Amino acid sequence: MAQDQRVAQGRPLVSVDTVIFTVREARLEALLVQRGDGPGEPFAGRWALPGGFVDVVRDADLEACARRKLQEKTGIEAPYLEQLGSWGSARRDPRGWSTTHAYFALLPATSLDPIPGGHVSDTRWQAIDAPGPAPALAFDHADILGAAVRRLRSKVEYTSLPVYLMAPEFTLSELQGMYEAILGRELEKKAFRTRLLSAELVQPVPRMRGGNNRPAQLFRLRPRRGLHYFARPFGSAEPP
Amino acid sequence: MAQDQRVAQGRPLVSVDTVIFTVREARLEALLVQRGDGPGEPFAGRWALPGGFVDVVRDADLEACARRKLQEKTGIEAPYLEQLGSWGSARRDPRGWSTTHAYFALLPATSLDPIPGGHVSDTRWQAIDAPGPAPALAFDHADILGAAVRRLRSKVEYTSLPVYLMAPEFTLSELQGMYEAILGRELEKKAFRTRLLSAELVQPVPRMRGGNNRPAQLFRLRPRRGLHYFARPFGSAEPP
DNA sequence: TAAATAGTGTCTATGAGACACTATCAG
DNA sequence: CTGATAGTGTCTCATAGACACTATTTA
Repeated sequence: MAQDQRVAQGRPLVSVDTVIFTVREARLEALLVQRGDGPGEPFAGRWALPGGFVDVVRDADLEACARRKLQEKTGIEAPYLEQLGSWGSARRDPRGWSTTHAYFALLPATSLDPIPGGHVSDTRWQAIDAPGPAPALAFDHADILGAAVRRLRSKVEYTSLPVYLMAPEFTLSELQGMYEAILGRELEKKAFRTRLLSAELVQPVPRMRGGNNRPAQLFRLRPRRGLHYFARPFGSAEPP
Repeated sequence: MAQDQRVAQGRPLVSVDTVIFTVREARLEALLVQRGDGPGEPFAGRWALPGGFVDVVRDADLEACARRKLQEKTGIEAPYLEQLGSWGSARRDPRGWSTTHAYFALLPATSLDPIPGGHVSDTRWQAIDAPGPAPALAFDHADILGAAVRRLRSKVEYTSLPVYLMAPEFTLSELQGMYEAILGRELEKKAFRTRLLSAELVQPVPRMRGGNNRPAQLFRLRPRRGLHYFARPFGSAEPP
């Protein structure tokens, strides 16, 4: 009967994919993995977002599944993980009607291991907005990555998201640089500092960052502060 | 049923649920349906969000599935439909590991049929923030409904979303009343009008709304205007 | 006339943007 | 000293909020 059809044979495939962002050397990058070429594996050799099928035995829920895959790929806990959305259609996977639950995570570059990327590996950090052709991604992962970049940039316009990409201690100039790297444009120094400080998101630590110039005050995140929403977006830019 | 589970190769169940909002008599309401009591049907008799399993034959993609269910329940096209998020865990459905893709839709009350609700029916409009006990919803639908209400209120703070709840022609006072009904607080008239008019979202039509007082200018949505994002949120309220 | 709602004038407070200015280090 | 980056003072502009005021209808 129709019920059996739905419950037994007609179930779509269910996977979770995560867009993992970091910023290295002022470039926004996302982690990609290269697909293997096992039997029946579509898009063999193509680059894709890290992810895979939900394991109904190991995964208690979708977010646990995302965290498990994140742990497997990077070996660390993400300081920021949010659900991005879900994609599902009859045609996105040649194996059949398929759904994926997409998450996006932010990792400070300083927390990364002997960074995968340069040498022989099945993972790489792909620069967003890199000049030259971007690799053709498997499935609809280019759509998902695009949506993640739009969501990230949109939220960076009016939230404190970039603090999750910073090392534990940082200067305000470094934080401003993080915003600028993600947004791809410069921000005005005074306005930036006034906003950040009045948000009471960060607190000074009794240390300075030295260099060949005036030392800068180091800050850290205030404990138990969640994501902060500024009353107005930065500069002049269109929301999503 | 245990047999079915094995045939399903460990794939989770996949459904789509939609939170359908309208505002009637200055009250924000969501459509609920009462679950039947067929064999193996969990939560028989409980109220739930309209939705159901993805039909891998009929539904091209998730949004098409949401639109199909919306059509079945209300008989009309929603002027606004957006994805809310997805929920999935081993325990949300007694039949097994289950996922749902939640959408939220806005319908003008004026577009509704001989409204389901008062008489004997398996559907009803449930007022949000109604005094007295809210009905216990099936599955995790109370969570989903709560998330939808938060998302709606959050976006209403800084977007033109409520225009999708208006009849084709409306006055600015009526639109302000729509904002106030959703947000549950009053807005300042002058600021509201200045914002709306400078957004160039609406345009006057050569008609007035009469009454026992000064007639009000009627407006309609300007064609091809999408959702508008205001630079600042209304009044004093915390974003999500 | 009064009651009611539509719509405006105008002042104040806030905070972003611009940008020049000062401060503090290495060499 | 210079060069470089950190950090501030201060002016202008846009717009939200407050709120009193005027405008136009019916009864």
